[in-house]
Amino acid sequence: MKKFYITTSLPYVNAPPHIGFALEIVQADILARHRRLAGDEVVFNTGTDEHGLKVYRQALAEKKDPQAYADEYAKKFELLKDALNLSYTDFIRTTDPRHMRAAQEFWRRCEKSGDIEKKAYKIKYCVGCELEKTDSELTDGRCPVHPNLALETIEEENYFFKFSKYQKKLLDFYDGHPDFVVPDFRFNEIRKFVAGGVNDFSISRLKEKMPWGVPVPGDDSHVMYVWFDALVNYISTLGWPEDEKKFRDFWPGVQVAGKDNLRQQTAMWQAMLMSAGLPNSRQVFIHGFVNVAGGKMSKSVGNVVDPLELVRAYGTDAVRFWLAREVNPFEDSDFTLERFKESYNANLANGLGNFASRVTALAADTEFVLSKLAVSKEVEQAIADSREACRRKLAGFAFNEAITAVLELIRFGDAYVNEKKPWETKDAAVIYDLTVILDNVAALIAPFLPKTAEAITKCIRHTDGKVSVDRCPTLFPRIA
RNA sequence: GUCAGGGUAGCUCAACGGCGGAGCAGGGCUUUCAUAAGGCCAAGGUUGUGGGUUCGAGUCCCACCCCUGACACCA
Repeated sequence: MKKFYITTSLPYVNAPPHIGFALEIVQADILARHRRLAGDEVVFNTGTDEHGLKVYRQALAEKKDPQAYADEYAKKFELLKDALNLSYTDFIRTTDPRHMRAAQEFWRRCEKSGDIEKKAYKIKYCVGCELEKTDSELTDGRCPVHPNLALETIEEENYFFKFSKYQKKLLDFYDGHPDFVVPDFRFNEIRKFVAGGVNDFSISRLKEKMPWGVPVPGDDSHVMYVWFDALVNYISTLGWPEDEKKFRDFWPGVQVAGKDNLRQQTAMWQAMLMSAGLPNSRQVFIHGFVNVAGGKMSKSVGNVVDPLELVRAYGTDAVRFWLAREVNPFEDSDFTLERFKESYNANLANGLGNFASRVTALAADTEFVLSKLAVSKEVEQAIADSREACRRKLAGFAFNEAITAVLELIRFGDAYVNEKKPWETKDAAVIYDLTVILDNVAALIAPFLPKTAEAITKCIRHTDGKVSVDRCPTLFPRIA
């Protein structure tokens, strides 16, 4: 049995899950289910990233213990499991003791490789906000909130990771693995970034200022900068370093991450793995963002789409369908309720749901004796084409096109019914053809819409050499 | 500002330099097995703008306009 490991990135617990993370985890779930159905043994990991300044600050602001605060948010992410019918096998929290031990061991290995050193770290500090500012937070070198106050520069000692040492090795690695990052344009982006020169990055924070992190081994005055610890989750979840067998069986794996994570996943983490003497990730798939009516989702605008709310209104598979079929896997996409409904009615109600309904109604009175029936060549070909297209598209993370291949089979089936008029002819061979098409549609759609596939499959009963069919209930009622 | 990618039907997207396509939405016809569903047909375009190369340009070149992303510590 082949082993397959796939993981999402870990969402940071300073906000409830939004549709963007739902996208990522559903994409990963589709691939996990696809591989499982193909017979692989699958580890599918997700979890929560719980350390760092933002969690610490927000916990303080809400007068909560950081761990209690993280617990509360981790629970919200776990709610997604039922809502979206996710099949992950592992849920790692970066505050799990085993993860923290792994992060520390990882640190020691990088240290042993001579890749961790203490250096002066310059911080820009806005006296007005009384906060550290990163360059990307500044406009024209000034705090946007207090543009007439000069920023202060504070120096402190931090541990740094010798990223620069890995520039050449990363470029060589990229050259040797042309499919390492999907899509291509993201791969080019990171290649160019690394080729342009990489600087060592800070991987610790002074504990007295920010205690909410994994303690740095051998130095009580520092905790790890959240990135360093969080990235290790991809292997700590596999039991590294203790569970060598599971680690060897499943690592390296496929990582799914958003475009904001490109550098961390495809360059920094890879350099860290090299430093620790571990194999690089197998592949990183970078998805785009879900925008709302062309604009970014933001709490202040109040346009955040809550995946749980959508599920309540339209059902799990309707939401999974939208994420897989209407979102461009590689680019940003817009969410609008209007398009969501249009797609639902066109593809799920009129398409898949109606097809299941008409085929099972036609087949319900017939008992098929398999020895007397053969699927027509034409139908066989249509099924084979659809299956092959679906498999190929999924291998390239083109979830939307994979579903299109299934929809084409449904379209073929609908035309086949109209053409053959089995309600007139009562031709058992034709009705059997249709049953087989429906059965295959269910199998192909299963990674995307597991509940729906199950509901269809349940209607088609196989008993020693015979097939009989029950009428399928309405799968997707039309919505106004 | 620099670099990269893009601008094609109302919407989402296809089109090795060779007659601009598909799905959805909207329109017409039609069927009754099916969820007011299905099928068929037609319509829908100055391919961002202006030049150039070419027998021929959505595609190549130049200029301009617009959009998106990256430009490091955003966890």
